[in-house]
Amino acid sequence: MADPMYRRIADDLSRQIESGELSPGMPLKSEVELREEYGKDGTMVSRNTVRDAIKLLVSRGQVETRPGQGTFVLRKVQPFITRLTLDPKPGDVEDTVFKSEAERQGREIDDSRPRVEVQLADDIVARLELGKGAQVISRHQQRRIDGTPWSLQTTFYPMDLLQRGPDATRLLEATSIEEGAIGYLRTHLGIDQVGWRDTIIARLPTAQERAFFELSDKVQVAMFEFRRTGYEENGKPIRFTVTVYPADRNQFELQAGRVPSNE
Amino acid sequence: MADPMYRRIADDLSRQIESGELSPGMPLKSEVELREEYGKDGTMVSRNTVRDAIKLLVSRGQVETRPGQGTFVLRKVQPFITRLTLDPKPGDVEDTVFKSEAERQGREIDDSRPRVEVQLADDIVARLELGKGAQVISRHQQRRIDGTPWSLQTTFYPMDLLQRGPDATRLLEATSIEEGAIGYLRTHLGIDQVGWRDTIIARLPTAQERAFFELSDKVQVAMFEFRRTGYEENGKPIRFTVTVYPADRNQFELQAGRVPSNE
DNA sequence: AACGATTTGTTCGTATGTATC
DNA sequence: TGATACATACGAACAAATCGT
Repeated sequence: MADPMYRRIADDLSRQIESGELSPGMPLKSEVELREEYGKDGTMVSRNTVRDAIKLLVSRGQVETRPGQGTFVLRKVQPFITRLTLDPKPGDVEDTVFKSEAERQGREIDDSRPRVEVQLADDIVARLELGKGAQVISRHQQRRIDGTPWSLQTTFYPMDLLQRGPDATRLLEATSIEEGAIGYLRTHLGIDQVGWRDTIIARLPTAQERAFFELSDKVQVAMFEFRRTGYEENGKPIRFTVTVYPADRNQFELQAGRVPSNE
Repeated sequence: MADPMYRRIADDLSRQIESGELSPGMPLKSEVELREEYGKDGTMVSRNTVRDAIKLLVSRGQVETRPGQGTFVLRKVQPFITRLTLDPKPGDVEDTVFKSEAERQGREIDDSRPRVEVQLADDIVARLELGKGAQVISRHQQRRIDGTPWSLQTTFYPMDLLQRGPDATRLLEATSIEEGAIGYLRTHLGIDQVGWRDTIIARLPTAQERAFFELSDKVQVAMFEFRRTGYEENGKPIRFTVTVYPADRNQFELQAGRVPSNE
């Protein structure tokens, strides 16, 4: 009797889900039925106790509650696998690699028109090794694959990139750069991204991310956050990109050394 | 008035924590005080509403409640950064790389004695491209860094590796292989891991993982899961490793191309 | 050691709103 | 439209942990 009632109920339901006794998409018993099931000798457990148990399952991401319908066991979706490439060849830039990878998997990518802003953000400025108070250009884009919201990306450029050439102001325009940002920097501004460093983080989504990715308020899904700093030849950072992917529909792949091809 | 009361309270407290107005270790106001603070015109918010707000903060890992004492702001832990190496050189094997990296950061690594089992697991067998019903050797290890539980790792080997040489049975012994598993395979069995493929997943922890990583039931933390298949020269998989890291204390770093050194 | 005050934990109840069928 | 089920908000009682007197 160590565990409180609501946790015992949660654990029991949890076990049924893990064992497959309750399969994805199936509704749990209604609150009233659960109150009866876990009450002893014909008595009923309190409604709130049952609800506390269900809250626990929801917070574990095992079930989803739908108002007016019931509580349902969640299913796992088929994840999109992004292959992290390791050698940035000049003709094989990030965006292109990503797109061809998606096409290889027969999926359709749809990028939103970027939202462009000029910002004063000291944490970003530090990443780009600029002076305190410096301004940065931010380009924010949403990506959908087969209509499903897939990733949110914000790229920051130092403001002084605009001095590098007459075409640089295009960075300020809210139009997609079709050829890919890295290719654009190289062909129009003569800026070559010769390498990058990623920091990979996993965390829970923010409220805004929940909204875009159509995650219910209550469902707990992990998020990948990639923070990529791109460097040019002289070792100076030229862009800082933060990309967020919901982990329920995204996985990443990494190869090293000699590995047989995938299929 | 879009957001419900309990979330407005949670967001307000959350903001105070993020801004540093409430610093780590400090107690929040007591439930009674919060009921007064967020009630209008001398009225009090319901105790349960305040408690719902605090529950939200607890689930985000921002605060911790201690019975009889109060609710306290948690501090963020300094994450351990693992650099994902991309070129497996013969003398520079995985384990060694990892350990020197830890030492570079001035941390102390403590690996448990491995738990070794012989298993019949079809999903693993498929990864190792063995026939259905084949047996695999599993070696399970726990890793702590500076006393804090840091990762759980299980490595699977095909059972027929035991035929490769007289020393192979050491894989069945519950002793750490000090030189690192990959080095052991090479020097004692002549098996060279020439490459690997990782699949990187983010998800929520299981009950067992919560227990080992000392995560409270109420805190929501994401987990990294790395699934690494190692291949030998002829392209056959020789090991399959699953490693789980809690994302609140682990990050990963990845470099490509020419990048300035870290500091 | 004993007690009371304070604080959080758990369980019960009620009421009202909203979404779905 | 009514019935059902979940979401939010409130109130109350008792338990358990902690701390100071």
